[in-house]
Amino acid sequence: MDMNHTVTAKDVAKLAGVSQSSVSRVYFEGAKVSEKTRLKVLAAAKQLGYRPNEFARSLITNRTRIIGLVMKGVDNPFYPQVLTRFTAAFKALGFSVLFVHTNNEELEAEDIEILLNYNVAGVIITDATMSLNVANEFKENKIPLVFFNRKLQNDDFYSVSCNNLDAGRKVAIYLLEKGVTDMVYISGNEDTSTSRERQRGFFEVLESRQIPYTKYASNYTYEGGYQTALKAIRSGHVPAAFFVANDIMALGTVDALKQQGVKIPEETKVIGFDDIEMADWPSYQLTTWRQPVEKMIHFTISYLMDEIAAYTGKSGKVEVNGALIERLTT
Amino acid sequence: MDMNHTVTAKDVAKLAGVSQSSVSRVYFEGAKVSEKTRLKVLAAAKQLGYRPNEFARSLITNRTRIIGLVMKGVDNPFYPQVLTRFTAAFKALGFSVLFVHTNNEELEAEDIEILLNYNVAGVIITDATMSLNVANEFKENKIPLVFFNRKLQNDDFYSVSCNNLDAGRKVAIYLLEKGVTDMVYISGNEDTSTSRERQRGFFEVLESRQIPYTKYASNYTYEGGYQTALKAIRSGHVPAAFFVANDIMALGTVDALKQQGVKIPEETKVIGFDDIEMADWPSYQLTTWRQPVEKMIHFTISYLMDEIAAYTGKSGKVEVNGALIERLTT
DNA sequence: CTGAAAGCGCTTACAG
DNA sequence: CTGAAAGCGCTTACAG
Repeated sequence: MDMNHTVTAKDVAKLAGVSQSSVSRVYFEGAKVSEKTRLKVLAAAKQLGYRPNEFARSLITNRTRIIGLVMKGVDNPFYPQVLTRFTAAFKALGFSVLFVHTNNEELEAEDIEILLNYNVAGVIITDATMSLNVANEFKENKIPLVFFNRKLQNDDFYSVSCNNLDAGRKVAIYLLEKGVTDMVYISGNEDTSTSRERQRGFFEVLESRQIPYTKYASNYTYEGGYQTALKAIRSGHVPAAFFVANDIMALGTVDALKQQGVKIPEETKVIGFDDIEMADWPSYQLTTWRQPVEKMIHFTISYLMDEIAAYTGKSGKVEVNGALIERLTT
Repeated sequence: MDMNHTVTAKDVAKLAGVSQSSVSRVYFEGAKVSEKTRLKVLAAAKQLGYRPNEFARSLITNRTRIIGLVMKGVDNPFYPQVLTRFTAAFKALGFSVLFVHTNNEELEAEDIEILLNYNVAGVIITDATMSLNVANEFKENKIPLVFFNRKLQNDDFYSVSCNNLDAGRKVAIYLLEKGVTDMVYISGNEDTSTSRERQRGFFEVLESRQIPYTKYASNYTYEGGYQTALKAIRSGHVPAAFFVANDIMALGTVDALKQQGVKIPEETKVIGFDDIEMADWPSYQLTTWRQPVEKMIHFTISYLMDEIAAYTGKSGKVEVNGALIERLTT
């Protein structure tokens, strides 16, 4: 239609024969307009191809409909589904997602500056943490913040994760019931709460039953799991079971063991964590601990929506129970 | 610092003893200010925690620093890396990414409305297409648009993809040189240009050499590749080679064949497309065609940046050559 | 219910 | 180089 000039509420008002305020009221949720005015405005708007300017809107309301989603581990197949589910849920709620990628386990001021500049309505940090003074910036600006799949040491924020401690314990008990007599734990990055808590629950049970175990530190990647498994059996001794802190490492572990001719589950057992799609592939059929992703997402979004509606800044640690998924590696 | 009132340029100006215009000039790239003023402003800004409001900025400049990134197939491991690389590149250029997920191969008006509302600086559509009247909306608003890894029938837009036709031909020639005598092609979704062109190049060569082949239609998923491979060998006849339109399906194909006891590469060969990370995993060691992702991203970004700097609306079809990666399935 | 007007926080001619 | 002022496109008291 028009070539250069962007269509504004004023243009629509003129064509519809009403005031600019009335046009605004038609598009602003909650405002009151007569049906007659509404129809006139919508007709004119359609004819001109009008579209309310989000920037003008945000400038005056001091609110946005943007959620900042910060992700670290998009390489881990656990996260793409998290991303798409969040995006779909927010779209249904009328929010858009500003995607921020970071390589840092602890977010830097620079990583999240953009979120403050855009005055986002809320923020989700997945698979990463943040120094307190950075996190406090969000507090000062009354921007609600959720740590997803991470727990902060600090009690001042809100986090949603799987109950990793419980999971670690249950995995240990499950393996013990299978008659396993010694175990290896392959950890993820040790600065993550997920790896530490899974480990803590696991070791706690083993120690109470006086079962010998060895820990190998790795890094939540396939290659890490592969190399660490090789290292673990280099001495010639193959432990009765491997608990691997996430699935993608567990797949690496399985491949390394297969490559060394170790029979699974006869000679050793492997159990992962997450229940990514690949765990169910015929080549792997990996026993694992399923993260309750749907529920975790639900709690995250409902906290954010509440806080966006009426900011309280309340903190909390939500831990959702997962479940063991038994397949063919145990 | 301050509790409720957001800090504006006016506040900074007051504290620094300069005009609001001067504060603005310090933060607006290209504007001129004396070093003395700059230092006074920066000191005051730091003290108050000032941060320019992006919305006010965009409102007046009628430009944003947001790129809309629309993705369909985030389940396909090819795409997460695409997402993170785009995000990292845009961050370095001072742009943010508004992430839009869709399930539709052809985008609906609703899918991209948000991008128009936010008046994004540019748009990338990956793994999907768009009806012409929707695409034209971007044109009318002078928003540059790139189709990534898709080609439109229409010549009015800009697309960047792998040279799929050439790849299909080279794959056929490679397999023929291996002495293969009959082949199966497992296609991706047939409404995608990628699948159609890979197929076209492949069949073209086979037909010119009078090599028999069968085509099975599938859907670019692991499960699709798995089931289709089973179907293909149900008759009892195992073809000498499978060309599978993407890697994730090829992995499904490999697993199905293994499960049926078919030896790879002795009894049949499998070649995929993309070169996702998993293709290199020891369990698979999949021969595949590597997509030149870095280059494809480079062309996409450089087109967008040029068009953002000075809009021309020029169209084009960039096709970058990939390369065969030989592993153990052929 | 509706309109005229103020104002959100910036950028940008314009004058000095 | 700097400041006063207009204006980007909206929302929202306020009055009628």
